[in-house]
Amino acid sequence: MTRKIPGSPAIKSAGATAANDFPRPYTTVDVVIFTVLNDALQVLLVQRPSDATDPFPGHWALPGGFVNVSLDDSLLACARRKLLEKTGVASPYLEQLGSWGGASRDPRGWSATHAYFALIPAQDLALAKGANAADVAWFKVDEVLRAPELAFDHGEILQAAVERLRSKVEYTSLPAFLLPEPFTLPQLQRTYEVVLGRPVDKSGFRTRMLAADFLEEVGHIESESNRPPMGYRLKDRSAPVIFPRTFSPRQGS
Amino acid sequence: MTRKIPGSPAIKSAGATAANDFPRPYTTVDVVIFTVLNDALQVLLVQRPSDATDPFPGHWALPGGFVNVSLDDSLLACARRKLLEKTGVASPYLEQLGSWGGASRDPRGWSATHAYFALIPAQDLALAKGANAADVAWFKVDEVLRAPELAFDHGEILQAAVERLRSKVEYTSLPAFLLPEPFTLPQLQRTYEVVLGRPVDKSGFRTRMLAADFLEEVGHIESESNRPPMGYRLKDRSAPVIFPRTFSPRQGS
DNA sequence: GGAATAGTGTCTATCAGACACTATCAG
DNA sequence: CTGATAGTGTCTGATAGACACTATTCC
Repeated sequence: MTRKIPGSPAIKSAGATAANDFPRPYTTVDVVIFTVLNDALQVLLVQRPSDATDPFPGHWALPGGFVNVSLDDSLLACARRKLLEKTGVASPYLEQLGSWGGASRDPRGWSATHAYFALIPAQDLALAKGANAADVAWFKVDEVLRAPELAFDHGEILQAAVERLRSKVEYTSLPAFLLPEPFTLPQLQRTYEVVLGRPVDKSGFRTRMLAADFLEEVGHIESESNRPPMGYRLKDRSAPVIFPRTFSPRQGS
Repeated sequence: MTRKIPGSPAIKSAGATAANDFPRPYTTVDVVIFTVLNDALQVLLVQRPSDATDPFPGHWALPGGFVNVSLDDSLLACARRKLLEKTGVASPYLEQLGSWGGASRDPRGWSATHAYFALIPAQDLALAKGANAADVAWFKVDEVLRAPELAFDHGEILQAAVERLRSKVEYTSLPAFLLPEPFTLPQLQRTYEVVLGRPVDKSGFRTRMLAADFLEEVGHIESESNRPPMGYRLKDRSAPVIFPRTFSPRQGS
């Protein structure tokens, strides 16, 4: 016995003996890809095809799509694949964000998406963008959040990702994953300031970064017309460092 | 064209025009339910049926199961339903933990589970346990983690839940959700100590709790043979409070 | 008064923020 | 020498931990 859900493929419905014989929701993965570009936190979006057979034609959306059971061995592998397809970046910082599922978020039917967020240096994209192409672009996060025209519930997912990122930046070395190596401490500080949206004291910043012992000197970088800064790279690109305290400025009188 | 996956219902396979015409993974929800009982952090487990048609017969597992598209409006609603069915608790502290999905975690096929974790006062269970009954029991977390015989990847999920709980307890009021109201500050302190697995200074603890301003006095509780402690309840049961600092003892010399 | 638990006061090492200072380059 | 950016030193107020102290009950 097979039931036809409008606009979706046939699924064998419940009613048989096996307890697992339920109609199955769609399973998708979406990736929120951040970078810092032009002194702003930006997110990568893809434009959905204009033909009206798909939901949200022409809308911008987070890169993502259905889990492919034969290609993807796990959710993480699926996220990596989506990211590689859209950006050409193979091993960025990638972290699970959460999942959003329900009856009404996709007009095609009950669906659940597994959201990830990734941090990449803006420079890394350029190479692959030519290869993959077209309807992919960076958008300033602040502007997208102000006018949330995104497909599905991707506005909500983006908002959650930004909140998570901002809060983790208060006490982790995450912004280092937004920069190409080697980078300098002033560049890293600027990245913190852009993500946090507020200035950070230089002296405290440097003490903190160096005390955390996650940076490796790689010699001075030449600059024009001033003191050449020290270049650094991460000792361990596999995970961020967690600081014992927060960045927040002193409160109260 | 319909393909039969062994031991699973028929699914229309890919190959048609629609981009969403993929074989669909199973979608499940699991809930890690914690309480503090007998001075120990405990987790609620259910025993899987012994007949061998199901995977992991007789094994203990986290309460959970398939999303029911017609009953559950969202993932969170599904988690609430599972929790209500097993414990009778309607509005506990409930937080999304993460998702685990892949080809090999369930022998029946590609599946993805959405894991939640819940905190309930042990007392609240008793009522419903009689009603629902049977193969449900509290286990000490430490013992389960030492000998992880759980079904599926539930050992891994439990471990992640414990880590998340322990780390959040360092800087939030979460343990208050493990106690029945009204509770006293010494009780709350004991709960912190049980979850963290180390003693906590009384004076600092009290200062911290009261400064966070999330407790409401409800009058003294009678006790036997000593000074009656003040009873408290939460001002807001909908969310925990986040402390500005961590509990960690001073490090270094 | 004694035992037991509840609750408070105080002292101090630590440290993050603030900001003034020095260093090194180009022209 | 000037301008610009990189990098360091120093002072101070807030505070978390340690621990000794007082308070309230029952016997």
